[in-house]
Amino acid sequence: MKALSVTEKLQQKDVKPTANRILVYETMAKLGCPLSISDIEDNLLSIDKSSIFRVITLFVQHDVVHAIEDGSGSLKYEICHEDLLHALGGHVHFYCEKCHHTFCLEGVDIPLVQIPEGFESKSVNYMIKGICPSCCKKNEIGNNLA
Amino acid sequence: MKALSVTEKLQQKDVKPTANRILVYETMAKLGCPLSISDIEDNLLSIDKSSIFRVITLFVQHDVVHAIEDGSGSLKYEICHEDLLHALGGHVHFYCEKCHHTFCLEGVDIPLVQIPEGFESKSVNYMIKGICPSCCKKNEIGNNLA
DNA sequence: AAAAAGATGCAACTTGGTTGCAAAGTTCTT
DNA sequence: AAGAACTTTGCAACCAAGTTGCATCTTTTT
Repeated sequence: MKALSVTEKLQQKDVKPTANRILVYETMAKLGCPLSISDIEDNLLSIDKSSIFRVITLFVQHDVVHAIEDGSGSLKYEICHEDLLHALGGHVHFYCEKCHHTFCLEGVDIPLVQIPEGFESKSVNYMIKGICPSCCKKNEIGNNLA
Repeated sequence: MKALSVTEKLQQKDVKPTANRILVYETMAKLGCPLSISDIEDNLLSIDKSSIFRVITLFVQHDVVHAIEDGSGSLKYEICHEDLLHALGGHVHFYCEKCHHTFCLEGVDIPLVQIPEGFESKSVNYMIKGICPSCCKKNEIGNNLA
């Protein structure tokens, strides 16, 4: 299985690969972690906020990316890797309350639950909040110095 | 175990029971489901938005309520029922993408997962999105008529 | 090349959340 | 009971994220 170019990946999802779209995709791929519109904006000063918004909206509609909610106040987006065929679930996310960074716990699959009769499930979000390893470490050092 | 009055419940959490705070609490208790600041505002026209905000902020600090994120764009708050002693987890929530209502699946506990070394977990959110029973039903009727 | 369709940038706007400040209400002290 | 000190509240103003209308520019189609 050879790696597809960004252009091919977009075409595969019926998204016309314009310059902006390729840039947004590449930025998301490069940074690897879930990003908000503003995060993308900060990394792509050449593109207007509204254009990024429209690109992301299109990406969501065409399943190029999906949205996740950490509690940061802004929605985060992440490239879909369906090669992992996450039927419904996908993986667990972790939000660091200290550095406000969102991590994908790629290895940790969301355990599915039985929901009551009548509810129809479309997607699942599993979000753990706490302190990430590097902030834990900083904390210890801080405490030792104090 | 007798039921505590709202005043007693607040005092128990070290919150001075002012008129506004009692009203906010009662509104949340009455409606039962997770509510946003705006939802509360709509139900309590007598109280200013900023006051509701401050009441909720205080409630969160004193563990009277806790926040949950459905993907609706606004944070929702829910009265803590720790009699159920949800160690970390608590129950699963369901967000209806059609009526934009958030449900507590009280009976459905969040299954906990093993997270990687170094991460320190403080809280967990499990959010299912889809269509709720009453919107499912409306949909069927709609389709039959069409 | 002209017409049609699509993508982009700018500016303006909406909404949810948040803060400063003065007025109103409480509590404490004398 | 009167006044000082503190707390709570409402108003207005502000901020950030998200969103939309519109004119312009680009691409595609004919």
